[in-house]
Amino acid sequence: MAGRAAVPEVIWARPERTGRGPKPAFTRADIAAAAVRLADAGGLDAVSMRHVAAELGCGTMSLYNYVPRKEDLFELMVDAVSGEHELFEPTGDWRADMLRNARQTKTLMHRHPWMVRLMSGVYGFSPNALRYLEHCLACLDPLEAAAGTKIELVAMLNGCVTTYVSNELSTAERVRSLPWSQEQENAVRIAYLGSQVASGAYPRLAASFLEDAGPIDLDAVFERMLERVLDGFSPRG
Amino acid sequence: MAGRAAVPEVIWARPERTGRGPKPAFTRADIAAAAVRLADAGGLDAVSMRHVAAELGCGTMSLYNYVPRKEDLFELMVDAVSGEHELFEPTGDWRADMLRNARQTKTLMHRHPWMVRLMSGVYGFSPNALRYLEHCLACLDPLEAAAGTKIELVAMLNGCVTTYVSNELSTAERVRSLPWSQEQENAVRIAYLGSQVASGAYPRLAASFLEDAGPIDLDAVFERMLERVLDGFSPRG
DNA sequence: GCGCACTACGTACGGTGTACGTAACTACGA
DNA sequence: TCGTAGTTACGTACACCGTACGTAGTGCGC
Repeated sequence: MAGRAAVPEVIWARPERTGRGPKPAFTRADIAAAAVRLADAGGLDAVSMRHVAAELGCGTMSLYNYVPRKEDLFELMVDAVSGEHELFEPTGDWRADMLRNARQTKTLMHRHPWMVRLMSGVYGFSPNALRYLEHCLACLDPLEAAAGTKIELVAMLNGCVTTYVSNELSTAERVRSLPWSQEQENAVRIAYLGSQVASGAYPRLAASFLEDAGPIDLDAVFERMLERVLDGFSPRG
Repeated sequence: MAGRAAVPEVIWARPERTGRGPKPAFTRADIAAAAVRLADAGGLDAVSMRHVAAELGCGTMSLYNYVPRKEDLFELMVDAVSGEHELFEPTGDWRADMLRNARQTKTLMHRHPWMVRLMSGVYGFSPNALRYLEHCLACLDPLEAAAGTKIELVAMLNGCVTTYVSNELSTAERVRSLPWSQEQENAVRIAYLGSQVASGAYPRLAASFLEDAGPIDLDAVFERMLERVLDGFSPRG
């Protein structure tokens, strides 16, 4: 035996308990909850194997019995917050239902700002993610379209929501580890942007700044985006 | 003086050269090119301050004269590849022009797969990013819409392209540091997905798998997505 | 009851970002 | 013209990271 060949693994395919030996001190849910707690409190960078282990009250390396790689820990986290989706009874109005789903996703990402960074990694399909996908498909039953099209709709809607929130929170998550506040960071960036626009090198951009003088209504931008996505899938649209 | 207060900084606002002292051995372009070279060859994880310095042939800490934080290095990289956009003369057909832009973005992200991970961080607006935005606005001159709407269009299109490529490459970038191949990883994930779908817990998802038996035409999915986004902004759409 | 698979976890290694100190150098103010 | 202040260059050092590996204890299946 020249050492077991390295073989890929999906954490969800590995049984949580295998009958033999002492029974585990924690469940996957415990671990995910601890990691989510840390991330909520201190940002994604606060989620290290050592910290999570400490939060659980066990040795660092004991964590590796449950989670073979840190990536798998992230997968647990994504699944845990995917489970926070409220899977309501479809009403028969697919547009309204999907709007509700999308708004829920946004709320959820505001509650867990670090999610956008993990979502862009697309960690396979965890159980709760599959449940949510199935729920969306149920909401889309009234829509007469091919199954593939419906999945494209869900993917595009989720993608747009993620991108939107990512833009919204761009600095918020990043600035945590920095020695200055988000307001300061934003102020500096906006000042630079203003100076560039004022330089005259970007006339159309400058014109756009002059045109929309007032503060931007982010909620309205979000809602418009949703409508546009759904429009793209509405019959005779 | 009790030490300078920490103050945020945008790397683009800091002058590349300040007349005093010996002249720098490298330009920002040199540094960005070195980092991009490393990332192209070995993935984003190969971009460490030490590696970039070695690639340039200087001491690690010398890099910090040019780039105060690693984040700024990323910003340089994003700017460098943003500059790879071909800024063609607008044709007057805004839809065709924007399609061309979007396809170019996709090509560009295929050439630099690590970009998707950086894009989701939204590193402010670098010079080349602003140039590209201005170019898009020029392409949109024929479109009769408010300036804000046009910017929403560009943001949404870019976001969708990024999300799409991110899904497309989800494993490709991640798997680099792992001891197994992308094919193996994909096979295992698909096997798990299949087993879950076959479990009967996700009837609609299962039905969708049965319906689209053949392999998915990714290019067609991409083109459909673009059309849908543009439809959402076309007059009397 | 034996043995094996599992849990638990300490130690250690190679990597990371970067704070800090020192030495050489150059352009500006006097 | 010359000092000196502001740069560049870079070695050392620190705290932290993910995790390979080894060892000890535990409890189920045979």
